[in-house]
Amino acid sequence: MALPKVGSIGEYIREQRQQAKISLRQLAAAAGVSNPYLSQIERGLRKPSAEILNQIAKGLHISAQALYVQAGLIEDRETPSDVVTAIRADTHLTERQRQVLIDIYESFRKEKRTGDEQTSQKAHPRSDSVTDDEQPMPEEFLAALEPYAASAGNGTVNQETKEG
Amino acid sequence: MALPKVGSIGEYIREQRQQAKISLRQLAAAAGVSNPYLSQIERGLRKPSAEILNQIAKGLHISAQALYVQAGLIEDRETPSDVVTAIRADTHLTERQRQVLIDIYESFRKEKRTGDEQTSQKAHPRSDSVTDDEQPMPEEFLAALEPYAASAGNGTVNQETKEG
DNA sequence: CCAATCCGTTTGCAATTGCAAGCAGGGCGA
DNA sequence: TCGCCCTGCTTGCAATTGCAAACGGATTGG
Repeated sequence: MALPKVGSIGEYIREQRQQAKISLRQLAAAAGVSNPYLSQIERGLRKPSAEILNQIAKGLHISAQALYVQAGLIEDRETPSDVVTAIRADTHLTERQRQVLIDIYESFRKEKRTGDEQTSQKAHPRSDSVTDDEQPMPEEFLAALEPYAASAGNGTVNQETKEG
Repeated sequence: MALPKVGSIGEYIREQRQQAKISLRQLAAAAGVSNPYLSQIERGLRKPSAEILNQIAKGLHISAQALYVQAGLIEDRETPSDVVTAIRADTHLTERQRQVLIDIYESFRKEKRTGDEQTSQKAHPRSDSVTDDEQPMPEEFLAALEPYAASAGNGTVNQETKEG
């Protein structure tokens, strides 16, 4: 099913190329692909592989992501700044870990809405009169966590955000 | 040319699949590709197109970007997906919730490192000796979680957080 | 003991990618 | 008029993708 969808990516490439005011052959050379092939790509007759797309992106000096989104290879909502997306995109986590994190996150989100949809409410369950309706986050929660977190309830959030 | 890392994309897919505890055929079906082809991809005998990669990402419930980065098709600088940053930026969470999420996340990261050396850059021969039971993770963990998570540890993680 | 099923892999084959070579035509100088 | 260099496009052809079918090996069970 090589379909019209592919056409849009070609149009996009052609637009970008013309906007950069370079010829088809120039871009082909810069991207390291043959000119006829690039011609066919731009007209939607061929469906370039990811590698070719990457090279073209480099030749155009644009983000590869922009091309992938245009090609429909990345959901545009995969753009970062979303917790769930960030978790999904983290290559260091296992599937299970991802699932747990997402579940916890979503439960947090739901938690605020349970009861009433009081907006602009600080939504701090941490009053002292809560008994069973709102769990006070968690001694037991963190207790169960401790075997996993070196410094779970420990104020310090750990500063090791990067590693070599 | 360029990146010899392309071979690692197969390893990465296989790792993710095994961590998700699904068979090759299951993933193949979920991703909509044939099982033999997936087998060859995982062993680095074939270089899948972007479209196939995208489908596999969906089948694995991971971000397509994560795969592209692994495949060397996107510079990792292009993916600012930082879980901690995303959590901190989420205005819907309480301070406490943020703290818990971050702690859990970092405990996961630490956990991973305690036995395995970060990204599988090296060819790890028969690392099966580690017996993927890895960590106790589950029951007590999720049990403590249940008051908060509506559907945290329901045996099936069949959560349809589909984003398409 | 053999059938049923699962697992991952190997084997041919149709369809596609991607390229080298050649084609049509526009502008410019001699 | 020709030649020259540029533009993009069409045409075969080798190499590759991606799949259906079949294969060897563990389990399981009737």
